[in-house]
Amino acid sequence: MSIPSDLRSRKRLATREGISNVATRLFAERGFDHVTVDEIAIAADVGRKTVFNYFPRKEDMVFDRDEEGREVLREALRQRDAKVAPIEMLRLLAHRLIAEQSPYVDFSSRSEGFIETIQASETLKARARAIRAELAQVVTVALAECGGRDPDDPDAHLAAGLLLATWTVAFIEAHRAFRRGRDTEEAKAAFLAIIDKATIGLKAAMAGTPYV
Amino acid sequence: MSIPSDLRSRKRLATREGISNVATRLFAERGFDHVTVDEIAIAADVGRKTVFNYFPRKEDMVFDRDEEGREVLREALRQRDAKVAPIEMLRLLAHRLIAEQSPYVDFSSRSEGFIETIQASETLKARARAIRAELAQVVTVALAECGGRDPDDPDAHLAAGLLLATWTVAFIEAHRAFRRGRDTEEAKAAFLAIIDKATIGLKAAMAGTPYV
DNA sequence: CACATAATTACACTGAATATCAATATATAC
DNA sequence: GTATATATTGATATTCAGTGTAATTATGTG
Repeated sequence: MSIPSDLRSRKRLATREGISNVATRLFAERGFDHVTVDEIAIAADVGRKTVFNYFPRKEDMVFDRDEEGREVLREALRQRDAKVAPIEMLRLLAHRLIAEQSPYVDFSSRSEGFIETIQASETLKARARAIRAELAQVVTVALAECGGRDPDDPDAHLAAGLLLATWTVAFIEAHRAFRRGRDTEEAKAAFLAIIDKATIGLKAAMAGTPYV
Repeated sequence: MSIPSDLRSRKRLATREGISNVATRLFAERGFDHVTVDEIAIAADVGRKTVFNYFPRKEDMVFDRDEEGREVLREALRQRDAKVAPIEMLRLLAHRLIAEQSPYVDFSSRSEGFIETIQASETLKARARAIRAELAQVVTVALAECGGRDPDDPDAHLAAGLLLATWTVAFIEAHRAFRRGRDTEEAKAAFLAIIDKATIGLKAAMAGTPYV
C-alpha cells in the first residue's frame, strides 16, 4: 500500500492513475459503451497499447479491485475464531465493513454514479456477474476448508450461492434505499437489516452442515 | 410447434436448423472460442450475414431456448393454486420437469457434452450467468405479483436470488452426479434431493413473507 | 406474367483485443 | 560517468464479433 520510491514504479502508478481517472470521467459523462479505448488513450495522452498494458480489458478500468475483494473474504474466514460458525462470521464481516466505512459498502452520491454507470452497460453488468461468480467460488472453497470438506462439497456450493445472493440483494437494496432517502446511514441500516434477517434464514437452511 | 406448410417458412426453419447443427458440431469438436462465425457460415453454406440474421449473437447458437425457459417459470407461477405457496410451487415444478423428462433437466451423456462446451468457454459461461440473471428477474416479478407486492419488493428479490442459487447448485450437482455414476436416474435423484432440502431451508428463511 | 415482399448476400465499417517490433526511458554493473 | 540490461511505450497490422446498407435472389399473390 506504500508508494514505491524508485522513479520507474512511481511513473507506472502515475500513468495508471491518469488512465483510470480519464476513463472514469469519460464513462460517467457518456456511458461505458460510448467511449472507445482509442479516445481514452488520446485523452490520457498515452498509446493505445499502454491502456491495454495496465487494463487487460476495458472493463478493468471500472473494476480494478476485485482481487482485493476476494482477499477480504478469504481473510475473514481464515482468521475466524473456531467458536464462530462461518455463516455467522460473514454476518460479522458485513457489520465490520460498514463500521469501518469500507468502500465496498459505500452508499453515497459518489457511489451512486458508479452504480448508474454499471447499470447502463450490459458489458459492465456481465463483468459484475463474473466477479460475483468468482466471489462465490472463493466462499465455496473457504467454507469447505472451514468445514473440513472437499472443495466441491454441495453444501458449501449451496451455502456460498445463498450467501452471495443475500449480499447482492442487500447491496442493491441499500443503494435503492439511498436513492429514496439520500441518507447514507439509512442505506447502511437497510444493508445490515437484510444481511441479519437473511442470516437467520440461512442458518435454518444450512442446519446440519459444518457451516452454521 | 407445428411445421409451417408454406415453402418460405419451411426454408427458414431448414436454414436455421442447418446453421445450428453445423455450429453445434464445430463447437463440440474445437470449442466455442476456436470457431469463427465465418467458418460456421462457410460450413453451413450460407452468407455470414445470414448467420447473424438467425442468431444475433454467436452465443445464441448454443442457448436458443432461453425465452422458452422463462415462460415455463412464468406459467408455473401464474397457474398456481392459491393454496400452494410460490416457493412450494417451484419445488413442485422441479418434480414435474423431472417427471416429464424436460430437456431443461436432462442429465445424460448428450447433455454432458453440452455442459463441457459451456464450461470450456468464458463467453458461454458469461451468457449462462446472464440467462440466470434474467430468470431471477422473471421469478422476482412473478413472486411479487403472487404476493400482491411491488415488483421491486426486497423480499421478492431475496427469495428469487435464493431460489436461483438453489436451482443452479442442484443443476451443477446433478451433472456432477451423472459424471460420477453415469446414471441418469441417480442424477435426477440428486437434483431433487437438493431442491427438496433447500426448499425446507428457504421456507424458513422467507417465513413471514407472502411467498411461503 | 407482373408485382410485392421476404430472404439472402456482398461490402464496408466499427471497435475490442492481440502480436510484433522498434524506440525510449530507467536501473544496475562496472 | 559510461555501458549494458531491462521495462515501458508506441506505431502498425491483424483477427474477429457485430452492425448498417443496399443490391440480389427467391417466394407468394393477383
